[in-house]
Amino acid sequence: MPDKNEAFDVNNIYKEEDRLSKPDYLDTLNEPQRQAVVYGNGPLMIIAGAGSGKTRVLTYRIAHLIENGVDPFRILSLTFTNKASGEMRKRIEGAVGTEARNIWMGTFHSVFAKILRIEARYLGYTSDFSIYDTDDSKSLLRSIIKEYNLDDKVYKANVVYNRISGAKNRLVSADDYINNAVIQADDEAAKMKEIGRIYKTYVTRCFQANAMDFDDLLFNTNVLFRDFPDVLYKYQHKFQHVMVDEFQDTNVSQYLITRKLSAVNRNIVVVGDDAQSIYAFRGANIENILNFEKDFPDVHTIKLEQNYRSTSTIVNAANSVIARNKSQLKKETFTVNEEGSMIDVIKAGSDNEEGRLVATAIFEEKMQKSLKNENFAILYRTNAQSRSFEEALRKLGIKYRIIGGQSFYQRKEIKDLLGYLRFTVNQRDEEAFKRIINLPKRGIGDTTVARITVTAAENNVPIWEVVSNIANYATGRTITQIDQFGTLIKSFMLMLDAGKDAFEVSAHIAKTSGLLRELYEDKTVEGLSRYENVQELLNAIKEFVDSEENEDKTLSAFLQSVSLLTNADEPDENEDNDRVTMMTIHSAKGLEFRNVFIVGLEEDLFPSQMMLESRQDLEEERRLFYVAITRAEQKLSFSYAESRYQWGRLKMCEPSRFLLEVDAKYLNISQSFQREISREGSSSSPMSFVKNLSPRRPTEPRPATAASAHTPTSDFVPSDTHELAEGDKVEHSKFGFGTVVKMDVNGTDRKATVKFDKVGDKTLLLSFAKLRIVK
DNA sequence: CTTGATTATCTTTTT
DNA sequence: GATAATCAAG
Repeated sequence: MPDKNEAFDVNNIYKEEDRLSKPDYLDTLNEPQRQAVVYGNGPLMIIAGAGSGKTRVLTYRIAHLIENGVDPFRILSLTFTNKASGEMRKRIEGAVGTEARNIWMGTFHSVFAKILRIEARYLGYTSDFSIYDTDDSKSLLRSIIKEYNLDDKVYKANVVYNRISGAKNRLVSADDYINNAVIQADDEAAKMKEIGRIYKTYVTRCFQANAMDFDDLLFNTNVLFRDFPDVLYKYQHKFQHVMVDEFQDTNVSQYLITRKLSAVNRNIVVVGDDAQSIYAFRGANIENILNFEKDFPDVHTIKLEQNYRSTSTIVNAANSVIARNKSQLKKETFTVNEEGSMIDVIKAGSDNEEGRLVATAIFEEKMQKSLKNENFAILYRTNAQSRSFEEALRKLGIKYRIIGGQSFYQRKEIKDLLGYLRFTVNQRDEEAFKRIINLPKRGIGDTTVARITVTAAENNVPIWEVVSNIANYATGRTITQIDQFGTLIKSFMLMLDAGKDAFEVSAHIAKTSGLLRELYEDKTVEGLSRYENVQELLNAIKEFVDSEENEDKTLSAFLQSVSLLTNADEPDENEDNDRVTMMTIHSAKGLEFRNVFIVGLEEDLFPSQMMLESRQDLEEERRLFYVAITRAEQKLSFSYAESRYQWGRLKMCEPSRFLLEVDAKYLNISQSFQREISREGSSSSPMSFVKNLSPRRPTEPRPATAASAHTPTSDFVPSDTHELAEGDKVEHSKFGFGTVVKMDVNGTDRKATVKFDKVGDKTLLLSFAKLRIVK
């Protein structure tokens, strides 16, 4: 063992011989933290308040285990996001060296996908199984609903998907679902008694397609461990230590897996904070914490209550909010950090102004305190809110990054290429097939596709069987088209058989399929960026193949890894990381920033109207607010807009009730402002709406456009984007959203889609889009 | 049958 | 505002 006093060389931090010579990290911990790190065998529950050094404790604990001779291969560490697991792996690697790579660490979904891939044959799957994302699942459900001739106005794919997903997360199989009187009564009441039948068919179709959806990854792991004790035995003994981060967000399905896995060694550590439980909508169950105490009566509990992250203003403000929740475990979070500055409240007239004000605030704060872009984060409730901030930041030349939302891997062109890759690996993948069969256009339409899928289902053969022997099933022109497609795929499959790696195959497919060429020939701005995106995907595949961490370089391995990367892990843009981060509060969990802006604090937006309607759970929304507040280290700002465009309409907004729930003594606002944002003071009459939009509003001077100068203002109040020229006349045929109107522009007839809204007796013209000449 | 154009629909959060 | 579903024309 190396001498403890040996000089610590930061440059050699990864060298194994240094790992025990570092300053004794146990000294840097407070007492409960230290206990959590060194606690020996047996079940342990750590209740960790926000900013209490939870990640540090987990990291050190794993490092501690390894230093005490536990084989990294025998540690299982489960997190919720790829980001969190990547971060933790990096930090452990910093402490114990490259051994850290051998730890079984990742999200529930990725770890169990890996196990399912190894054990696929037990369940009748092949290890090349596809993973259906939400779009695939919904599309399949739509097909089934159509095939059953059910009314798709009643059976909405979204609703059906959520019902099925909820069932799977409670480990209710299709048969259980159909035989459960309570569920059936529920469905009957909702006039959707066929959901059980749809569920059953859906499961069958997924199985036939050799595909699992997100929930199946957990559901099938449970089935695997239930029905094949040998397999369970293997993993129970393999994993000596099991750790679960964000335990408050696990659902029953996830909890049962971890409980089973740790039943033999009983070394299970769960870390969580009930105040930060924000995934109940996905089946997360706070009761798991109570169940845990029941299932492991000898559990030792440690509370981490000191916040090291934030100023006392921020910690106290957060506490003043969460204290309003009735259901919570007893826990006192406190800090000895300095008081820090008060919380700013920014009031804006519109969502665009909100963007400008926040961007300006960032700009000024950056200058005054000489901060970096990366010190700032903008957090919002819904992804759609990012737009106004993007525009404003761009105008000020501040670089930003958006996490989540329309992720890279959700883009059409990316999913198209992935569709080809998926189908090449797994010819039973029905959704991939539907996506690529007529792409690029080969003259194969919906009718032909439907015929093929129906034929396949009727004869109970895989789709590929029909495609590759199309002559037996069809006649005429379509034969040649389908045949060509089949030959193309076969040539791709041959490359796989020849042992080519993921990159070689993908690059070949991108070229040969004609996808790249089609995008290349598209010279529009969007076309260019699509082309670049595909190139970027190919780069990502190249990186995957070149990375030393990946032993399996097959296309199939790449697809497995990529289908579980959703929101965070875009392929590395340039290494320029000094960017303002924008994301939803959900994706911000576990992160921290010096300055945080919580934006869109308006009633019905945050707290979300939907949440209040569907689940009547204000407390979960409040916990979300708590999570958002506690992301901030030094400085926190709130903002809200008095009006906001929402799917084409302008909506009047009231300040969120959450604003008022923050103890006023932490807010940097005058009393009159405080009165103004309180419910009683705000007016929701239509007239205040008009006032907000009028150019006379002093707070938001609108840039004068040609349109605003020349549109008949008595009837129309223009929005900021217009493409009308001098002398334009506008005539509306009827009111309402997305109406088509005729216009006379300089003597030419034009057609345009415009948006109207009626407020009181006034008709407001909200925006013009797609202005073009008609004949 | 396929294609392009128009219209309807949906917007909470994530793996 | 974006995308899926539907419609009308080739």
